[in-house]
Amino acid sequence: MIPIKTASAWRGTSDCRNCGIRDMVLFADLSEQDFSLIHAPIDDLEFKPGETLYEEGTQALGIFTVRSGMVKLVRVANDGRRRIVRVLRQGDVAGLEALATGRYDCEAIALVPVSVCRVPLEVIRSLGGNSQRLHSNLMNKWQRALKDADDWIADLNFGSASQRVANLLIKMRDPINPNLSTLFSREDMGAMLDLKFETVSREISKLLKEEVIVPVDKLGRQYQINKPELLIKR
Amino acid sequence: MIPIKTASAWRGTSDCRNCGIRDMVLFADLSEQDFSLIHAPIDDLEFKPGETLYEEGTQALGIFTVRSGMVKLVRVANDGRRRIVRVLRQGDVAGLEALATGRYDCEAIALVPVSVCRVPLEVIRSLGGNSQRLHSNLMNKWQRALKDADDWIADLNFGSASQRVANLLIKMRDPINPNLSTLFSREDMGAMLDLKFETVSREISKLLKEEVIVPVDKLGRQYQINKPELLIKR
DNA sequence: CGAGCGCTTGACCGGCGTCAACACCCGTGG
DNA sequence: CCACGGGTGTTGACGCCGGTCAAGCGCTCG
Repeated sequence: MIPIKTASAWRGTSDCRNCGIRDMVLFADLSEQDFSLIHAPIDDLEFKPGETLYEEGTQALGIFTVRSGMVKLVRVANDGRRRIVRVLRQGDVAGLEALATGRYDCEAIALVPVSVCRVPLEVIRSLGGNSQRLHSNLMNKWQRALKDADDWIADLNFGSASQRVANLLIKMRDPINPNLSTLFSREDMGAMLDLKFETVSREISKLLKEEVIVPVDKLGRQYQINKPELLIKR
Repeated sequence: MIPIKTASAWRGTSDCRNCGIRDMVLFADLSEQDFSLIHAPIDDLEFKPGETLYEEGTQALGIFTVRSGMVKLVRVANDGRRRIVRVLRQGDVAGLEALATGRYDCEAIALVPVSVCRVPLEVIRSLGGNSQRLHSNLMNKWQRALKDADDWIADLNFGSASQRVANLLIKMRDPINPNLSTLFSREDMGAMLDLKFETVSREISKLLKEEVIVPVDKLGRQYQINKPELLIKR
């Protein structure tokens, strides 16, 4: 197991009452009375691209809320193939399954610089049975995770290579500026779409040639969507 | 909307205390006190193959526990393609998402004769905040649903046609007699594996020719697995 | 400036999709 | 009882999409 340098990643203990994205996290609309039941520290952590938040099958320390950045969830199939089953963004929760089993069902790796807060399992467990609000927030997070998983199958793993790449571009649009879309290494995109990285590269090139998208950086990670109607049509 | 003939499907009101599969359902290990909080009727329902349990986006009446049979969850993508995102079997729960949103995220259709019980949302909602046991049973059901969804991506939507068909055969093994496996129409299998039905048919034929599997019925729906090691190897 | 990595592009080939013909099962009606 | 027809499954021929292998480009960093 790769040791996670907690010391370097740790940024302090969260003050959840004053969280910048509190309206989208688990602790949205908790009362002062609810907060008084929290007896374990909630840590702020940062991870660099490629660093592992947690590994499949390991004992869980807590569940993670993504404050900024993106995290890939990687599943290793029985025959050793690695597959990216989902990408988490701001407000998404990683490791919910640990609430039920105490272990993580897949591996979580930062795709870009990531900042998260980690809530210990005991906190959720003791609050979950007592706070009606947290209970229903949890239901919402589960529902969103499951819907994302199903969306992923329905949208990104169906149809031709050009359809898949187009749908990934649509899925990865910036929520604030929807004609910006952030992509990943061609290798990662291949693991998301079940395509070889050369095929992904070819499809991107095709879209560039047709000026459907325009590169923003020189790394091939961010694109402006010029003709969204041509993306949906494929 | 296709009207569901509730009259013909309804088999009575459940007596959950004496449920035959109670050890695997939501109400496992509830106390008498918990049961006393249930004030709405829990219905037993049956569906014939092809009948719809509920449709995507409709107002939810309750969540369904599969008592016997199999149910496919179908997702319609934005461009109209239909994709089977999962298959539910005994003990699985359908429509959990309604707890969070009040609506169903996908369509549920019986693949074979199905018997389910339907628990009204109010029952879960009022119990969920009060019964520690139901709360944790719910977490388990969510976790299982999400894991199944991720498994589906990782196992059935990755690799060559023969790998996909082999993995479906493995996934659909009978829990009691693991060298029996139940399949579906070639069309449905195609929608599960993202293959055309002719390709599915060819792969099945190949396995029959190599005597890896042996047909049990004449309809091509049930097979005996003769050489499981050759399924895993592909 | 060179090493190294990731991305692009080309050439080639095999697997899967497409189209079509045919076999099989089962209902209905003569 | 068989004839017929529709639905589903199988099989073949062929072409194209995407995988494979390889060469070359461009960026970054030592």
